[in-house]
Amino acid sequence: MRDVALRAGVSTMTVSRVLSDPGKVSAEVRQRVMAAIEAAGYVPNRLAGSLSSRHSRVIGLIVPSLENSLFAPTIQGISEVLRRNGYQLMVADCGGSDAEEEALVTAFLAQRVAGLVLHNTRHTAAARAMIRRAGIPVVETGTLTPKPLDMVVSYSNHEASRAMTLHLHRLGYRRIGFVSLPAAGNNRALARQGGYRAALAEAGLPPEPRLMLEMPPGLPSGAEAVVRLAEGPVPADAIFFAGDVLAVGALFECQRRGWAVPGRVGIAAFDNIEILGQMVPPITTLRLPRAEIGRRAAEILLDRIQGRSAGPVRVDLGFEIIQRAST
Amino acid sequence: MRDVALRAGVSTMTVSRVLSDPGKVSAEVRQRVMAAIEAAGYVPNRLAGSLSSRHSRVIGLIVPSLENSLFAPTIQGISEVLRRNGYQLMVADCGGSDAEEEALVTAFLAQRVAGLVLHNTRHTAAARAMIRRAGIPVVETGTLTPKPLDMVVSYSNHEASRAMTLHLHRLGYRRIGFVSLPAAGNNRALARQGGYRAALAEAGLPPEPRLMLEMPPGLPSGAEAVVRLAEGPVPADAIFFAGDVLAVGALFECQRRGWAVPGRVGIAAFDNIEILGQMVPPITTLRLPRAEIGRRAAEILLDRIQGRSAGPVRVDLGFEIIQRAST
DNA sequence: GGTTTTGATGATACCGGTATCATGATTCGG
DNA sequence: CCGAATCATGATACCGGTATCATCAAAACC
Repeated sequence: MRDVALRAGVSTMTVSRVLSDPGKVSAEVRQRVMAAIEAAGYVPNRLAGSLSSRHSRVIGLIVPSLENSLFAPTIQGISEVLRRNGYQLMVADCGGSDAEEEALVTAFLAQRVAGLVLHNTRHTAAARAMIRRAGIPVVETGTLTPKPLDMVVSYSNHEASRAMTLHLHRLGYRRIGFVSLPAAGNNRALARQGGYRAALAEAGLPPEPRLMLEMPPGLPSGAEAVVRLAEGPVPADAIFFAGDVLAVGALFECQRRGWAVPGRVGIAAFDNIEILGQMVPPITTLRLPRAEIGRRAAEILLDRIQGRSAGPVRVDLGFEIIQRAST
Repeated sequence: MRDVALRAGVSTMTVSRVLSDPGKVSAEVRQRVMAAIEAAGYVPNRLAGSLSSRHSRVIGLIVPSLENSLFAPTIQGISEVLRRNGYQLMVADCGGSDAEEEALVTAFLAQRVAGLVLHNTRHTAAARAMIRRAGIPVVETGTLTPKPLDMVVSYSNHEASRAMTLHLHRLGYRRIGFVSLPAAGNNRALARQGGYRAALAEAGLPPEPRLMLEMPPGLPSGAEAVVRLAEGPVPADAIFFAGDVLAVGALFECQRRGWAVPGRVGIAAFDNIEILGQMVPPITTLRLPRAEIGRRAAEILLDRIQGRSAGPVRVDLGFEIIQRAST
């Protein structure tokens, strides 16, 4: 920058102004400085800028896994909005561990991020404390948690799960199986189990532990689950797969075994991944606002950072049941 | 940090040493400083550190799309290795546009990243120049490009495509259709087309334009392609879907139409996404080292940054044909 | 016309660390 | 036992920007 200033015959302050608030510099000088910037191939140093001005244009995002394609639309949504506003995104995955999340929060705070997006809604006490002390805005996106750190943008996993269960009941199913990811340490899986139980109670169906299963993520899990529940002691007439690609694995298993879907067993899924609608039969599922969550999360974060809003924010983006041929 | 130094009764230099090179500080003082850090809840400012030391611990990654789950394993691999070494990852997507990539490169250089990972192997002249002037190491990962900017970690899209085409020929197929993503501006799609053509020539099959198709990504594209090629003027007896999830969409379409696979048409895919192996029938495809590419890219980048290596590096991680029931 | 206001630019002091060299104490070799 | 080497620590000058206030000329006001 010093170099640019010399070339243009002005002070570094003027160069800085041209870059951050061009209106404050006379047109003639601005031209000269621009030319000098071009000539020098000058790339400003944001580290120095952020250090001096005490605010950065970097947002930190922590997801449980980068490999899981479910987060991809959300990440894309965040990235889109940030980019349009000249912000950068720093990403890391905590592998579902709270301790790792805490370490990442520390690392991001050390980088002086201007805000954080956390997919998890469970955090260590230390992480909460650090974030509070740092005084930066935070958005949680995993589920509409009742006690957010700061702001939330999501949908209610509880309500979505409840709605789908009631939907299956309305279709006439009476022994509705439920498969989720392990709920230990996963607020989302927990909320979905709760929604399922609440729906059963509302429908007057007795809870049946042998119809509930927790499985690790992955297609083979779904395959295993559909067999266990459809051939178990209490054969399910429909199964609600409330996690990941479990339903896809289940339908493939049915195809392999020649089981009619929904004749032998109805199948419902939780996420609107594209493939569900293309399968034979297409699978009943929920439309979740994955990309929209990312965009809105980024937007309200920027609103706060740029002083366009103040208090806590809670955005419920809802969900929608997509009834298809599999139920 | 000044606060920590006061609490511990030492200079800031000593605090800095405790954090970056504890061996240089006596055990007793180190204890005192650690305690002070703990008590003050001190989180170091990496911006200041990087500015002063002139090197950062942030790596920039630019992919064509964050939404496409094909990049997920690579990103995860990079993230894994970086994290283990105390580095952070900055991610952005350029939507396949060279100009956007250039803008992102500028933004990352402004953040003074220590290195770059670029998935694309095409770059604007300005981007190449900036990177060269910045003097930071770069790894390209999209394909084993013949003229890399600096380092490459990938597999050969040309060879992989050629191998699969020859494989289909060996299985007895003679009218092998080929579907790829639009090759304009995409070196990977281009290389795959080249490999297909080379294989045809080797096998002594005449090139047949009506057996080649370029389709946008997505399941419906695959569905459309399989119909057009299997029912076209020159009906394909096998189709090699060299991109994305095209093959999945194609198989679903066959299921819907009741076409026997491979009886009516053989189907081969390019990527080893999990679902291909679970479908009915499971789809013949290539095993590509997606995650390994990410890990190795990060490793050789860190090797260079930390001075463990110098010259250009070219890592061919190869590929493997997975023959399944669909061909 | 003199004074106040406005606008453009510059001088300077940081932001919060680290590199570098200086300092004083301790250890070591012969 | 003395000078050199080693070790632990500190003082200081940056890294490359921006905030803040000062300066001075031109415009606006009464």
